[in-house]
Amino acid sequence: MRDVAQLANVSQSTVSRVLNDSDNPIPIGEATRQRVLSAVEELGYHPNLHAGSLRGSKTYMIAVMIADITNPFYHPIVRAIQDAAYEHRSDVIIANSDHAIEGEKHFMESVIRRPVDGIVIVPYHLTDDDIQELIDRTGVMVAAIGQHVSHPQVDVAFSDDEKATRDAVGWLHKTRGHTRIGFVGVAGPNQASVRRRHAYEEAMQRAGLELPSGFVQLGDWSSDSGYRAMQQLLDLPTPPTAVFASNDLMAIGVGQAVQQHGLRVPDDVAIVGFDDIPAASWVRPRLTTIAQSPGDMGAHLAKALFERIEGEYDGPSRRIEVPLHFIVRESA
Amino acid sequence: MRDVAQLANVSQSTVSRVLNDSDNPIPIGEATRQRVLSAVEELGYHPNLHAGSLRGSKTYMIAVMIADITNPFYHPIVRAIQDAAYEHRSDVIIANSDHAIEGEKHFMESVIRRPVDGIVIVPYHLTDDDIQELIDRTGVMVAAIGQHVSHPQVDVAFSDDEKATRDAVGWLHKTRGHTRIGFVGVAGPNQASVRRRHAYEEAMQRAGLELPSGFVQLGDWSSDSGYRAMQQLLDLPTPPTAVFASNDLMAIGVGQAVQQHGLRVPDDVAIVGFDDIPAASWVRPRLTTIAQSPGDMGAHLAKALFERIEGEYDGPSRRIEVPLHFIVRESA
DNA sequence: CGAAACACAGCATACGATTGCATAGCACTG
DNA sequence: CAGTGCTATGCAATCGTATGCTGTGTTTCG
Repeated sequence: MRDVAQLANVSQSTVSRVLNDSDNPIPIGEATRQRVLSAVEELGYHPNLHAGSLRGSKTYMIAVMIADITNPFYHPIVRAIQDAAYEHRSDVIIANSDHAIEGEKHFMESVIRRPVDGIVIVPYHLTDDDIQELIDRTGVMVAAIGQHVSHPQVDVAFSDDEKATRDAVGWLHKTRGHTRIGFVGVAGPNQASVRRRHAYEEAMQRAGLELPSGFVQLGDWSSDSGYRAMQQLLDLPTPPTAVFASNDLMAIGVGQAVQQHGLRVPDDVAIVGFDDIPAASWVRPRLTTIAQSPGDMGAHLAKALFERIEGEYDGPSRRIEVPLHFIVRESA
Repeated sequence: MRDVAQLANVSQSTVSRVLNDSDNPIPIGEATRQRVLSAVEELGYHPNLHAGSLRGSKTYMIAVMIADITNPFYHPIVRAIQDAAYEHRSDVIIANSDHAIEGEKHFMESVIRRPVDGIVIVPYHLTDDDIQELIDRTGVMVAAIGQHVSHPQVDVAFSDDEKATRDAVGWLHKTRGHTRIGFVGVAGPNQASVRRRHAYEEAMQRAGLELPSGFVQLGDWSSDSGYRAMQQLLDLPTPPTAVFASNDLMAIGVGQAVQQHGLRVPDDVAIVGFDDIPAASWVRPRLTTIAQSPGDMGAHLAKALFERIEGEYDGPSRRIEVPLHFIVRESA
């Protein structure tokens, strides 16, 4: 910038003012502006964003915390955020928590060390208090995915996965006539898995169905873990005739295990998943599942986040409910 | 940091020196060190990385440019890089180029504006000259995936996809007896797709097979485009009995189209893909494909990159060939 | 015993930008 | 012609950290 100033025969502050002309209380002569601009052009000057960040303006960076970039459910979310960030000339840092509290804490520390304009998180363990601490220490804007987040300054996108789970389990019973319905969920105290498990148990109870021991198996959201969970279920003296899996990845693993055992889907075992990732309609039989709209969530959240960052909105938390759709295909 | 200094009754520079004790030419008294450390603890101080970056030390950020985070092929790469970055206490910026030259250029500008320690790129259009310019202007360390990159200071991971393609097409002919073999590739002048197409044509020629017009269809790496490409092929007066697709996503689309037409894989149409993404063994029939090891590529490249960043290696380009494996499943 | 060597710690500056304040030129007014 | 109000520009401080250099007090050694 100094070089540009010298070449254009002006002071460095003038160059700065020409470059961010948008919100400038001080006018600049047209001739000077042109001189500066062509000097910038000639030198191929690009401002150093780190310096600007230091000085206190925006950082033009947002950070995203998801569980695992390998899980297809997050791709539309991430992509939507990246696209919005691109519009706002910002870069996106992506971190994986691996569903672990250590991972989520580590992300928090990253954000403290490296200030960013905003973050989008998909927390499984972080509490409102943690978020509060983060905001206090950094002033960062926060948007989150997950029903359980209810911080007054955090915009949230969520869906009613409990109801959807209950409905799906109920549908397996009422419409498809299943009475022995198993559940493949996820271990640990994280919110989403606990919620879906409760919903399953509630639905079973409402339907007046028994819940034999061993009908609830826990994995870790991966297809492999779904495969193993289904093996457990099939080893039972009287295995279930239908299985609800907490996400599509595990549902796919369930399907693999069923076919591996020489059984047929949905005749011997019906399967319902959750998410509707692309692979849900690639597998055969295609997966009956509860479709989320992660792309919409990401887009809404990114929009809300940037509104706060740009100072266009400063009010209380906005909660955006994204509807869920039950999609009946061939697996149940 | 000033606060810490005040609390510990030392100067700010002393605090700085205590914090990066590793490479310090100046010794610090043990008592002072402890005092500083406990002050840091008490105040919960975390250094501001932007300031450090400005001052000229490392930025602790690396940037990754891939085509599309939505494409499963990149996930193991990204994940491996993220894991390595985590080890080195660095954050990872991820940008999508969408296979477009504008996207790749835009990424270059991002890196100029926001200095990072290193970048990993999967370029389809960027030339060695572009990379040279980037290095000249920023001094950033570069690692790349792709056979066609041959810059003297850039570590490269690549595989011999031409040979693998030729072998696979040859195998369809010799071992499976196909004579009408179609090809689903990708439009545009980007390196990978051109290479695979040439390899296909060469293999057909070597095998003495005809190459009827229309046997080469072009998509955009997505499964939808593979679906459409296959529709074109099936509309031909005498459609191919086997199809080689440039990646698994398109191969899956091809399979969908075949089944949609009431035909059977592999009896009516055999399919070979490229990549071996997880979904390749989820679809039925499971995909015969050429397995890349993107996780290995990412890990190798990240290791090489951080060696350069940490100054442990300063020599010429290292070219790491990652072997390809032909995996025969049921689709061909 | 005097001087050199050493172990510590602080001062001041630089990194590359933004921005409040001062100032110079100039036209206009009374 | 002095005073006033603009417009257009420069000066200098600042953000948080790293580091070369300087300045002490204490050893070590010839």
